[in-house]
Amino acid sequence: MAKDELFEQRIEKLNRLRDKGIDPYPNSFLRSHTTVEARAILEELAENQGASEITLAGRLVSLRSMGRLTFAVIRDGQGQIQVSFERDSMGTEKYSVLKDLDLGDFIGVKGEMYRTKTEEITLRTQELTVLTKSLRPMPEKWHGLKDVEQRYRQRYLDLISNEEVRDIFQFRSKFIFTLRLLMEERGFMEVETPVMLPVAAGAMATPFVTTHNALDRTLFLRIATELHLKRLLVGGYDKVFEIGRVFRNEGLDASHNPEFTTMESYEAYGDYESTMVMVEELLSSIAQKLLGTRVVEFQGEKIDFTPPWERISLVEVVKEWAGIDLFSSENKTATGLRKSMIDQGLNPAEGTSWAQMADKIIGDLVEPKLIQPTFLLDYPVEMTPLAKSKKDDENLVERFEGFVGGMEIANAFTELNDPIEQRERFVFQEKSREEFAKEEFDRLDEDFLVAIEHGMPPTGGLGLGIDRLVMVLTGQSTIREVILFPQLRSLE
RNA sequence: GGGCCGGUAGUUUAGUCAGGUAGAGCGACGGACUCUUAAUCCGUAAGUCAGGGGUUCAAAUCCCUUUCGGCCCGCCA
Repeated sequence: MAKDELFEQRIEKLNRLRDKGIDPYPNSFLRSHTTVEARAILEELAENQGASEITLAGRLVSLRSMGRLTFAVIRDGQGQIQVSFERDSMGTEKYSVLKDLDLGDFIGVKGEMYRTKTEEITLRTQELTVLTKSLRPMPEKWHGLKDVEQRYRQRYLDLISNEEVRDIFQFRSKFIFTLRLLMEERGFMEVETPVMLPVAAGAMATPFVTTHNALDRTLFLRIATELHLKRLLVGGYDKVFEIGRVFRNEGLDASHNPEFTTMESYEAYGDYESTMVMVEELLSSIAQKLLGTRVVEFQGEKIDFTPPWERISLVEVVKEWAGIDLFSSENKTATGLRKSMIDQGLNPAEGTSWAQMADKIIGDLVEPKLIQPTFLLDYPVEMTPLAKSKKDDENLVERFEGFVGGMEIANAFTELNDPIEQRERFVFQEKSREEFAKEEFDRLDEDFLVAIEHGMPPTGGLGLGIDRLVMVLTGQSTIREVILFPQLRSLE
């Protein structure tokens, strides 16, 4: 049947309903119970006594007519339940409304709960109310909607027909709720900082650009929440966090979407050691709370979140797994490191900085092997403009990244709070950006520098990648399965 | 940006290798049916075979191209 014909048929049904004096889109409907509650009521009753005057509402997902008796299934946000319609008790006229219903319509039903001959908990309808007429057909009921492109473009259809998908996003919601709760319990205060900024700083990434007309000013979408959260520590709050969207103008793949969700937190008088313990505790207890276990399966691997996670020195592991000593005299220069990389079979792009090459070594040879929850410790200062140097090694900063399933899920520092050194680091970033003509170096944020010149306490800071964590905990191999509306190309 | 794979009715798909009237299930429409639950039974309609171009007597099928999606690589805190 042509698409237009299906649509026309439903318009006809809509008009027939109106002709019968039925409003297909009433303003409201009061239900007495959800489907889950209604089911519970009957389960608690020894006899089927007193379960009358029940009013339910939901979407029609199944309709089976046997002439004078019809069974249907309605679904609401919690679950679904069978309802029955009997022509002899409802009357021919009311019963005939069923003829103008389609799968996908929302209806309200009032009646009594009972069990059918096959013991199915069912509502016997006395009154049927049309709540919303749907004009387009539902996806196929048995196989569901499989076409990946349509699942992403029309996520509502995906949610209607695929229960596993509904479960994933419910899990995501619970994950964020629980994370928020645990942070509050630890004494952190949730804040909101600006999304549109005059300078997109605080990470190494290419920003999205936009324009504010009234101010006649170029603004950037934030690539991190870091620098504004730190301003709040200058302002005197001890523990702040933000769960929010950040935007990076880069490629898309299984673990990258141009907008994604992070939680960043900053704790005065903490450092990267205390932050590491917090990450372990947060994630293992979220897994325990939501899944009842700290061991999850991801891409065929059993991943155990139980603390303590393995802690590995970055420099040591690069030496061991990549065969490159980042701080040997010959590797200290960009040309030297490039040569060592080529010797090891790596292919560094032309015109890249020492930090970018070091990052490639780590990304190619170290990160993919970090399947179990692991912390990589102590990064070269060139790669990390916002972290404080280690006391005993000026080449390294107190930074860790957390990895699970080969993906980076956490990044944390003992935050640099020396404003003079911070300014020098930013100047170095600016210089590198000019030298290598790459957008992804960090930027100097003068306003931020002025802020910390007023004094920011010693601080442990953290960024968590929410999307990737949800991937691991729900066993999804692509980030698009955990983002409701992932970025896709335009159809035009 | 490069490579590979894919797009067939509302939906799930067969058919593509080897060119010859595009077929089925669900859904829709008409009919039967008071215990179904992927209801069943009888009947009917429904297709820009992603778009465009080419080869051929003949193209869903072969070739070129555009587009969208997937996977991999590159890029990427």
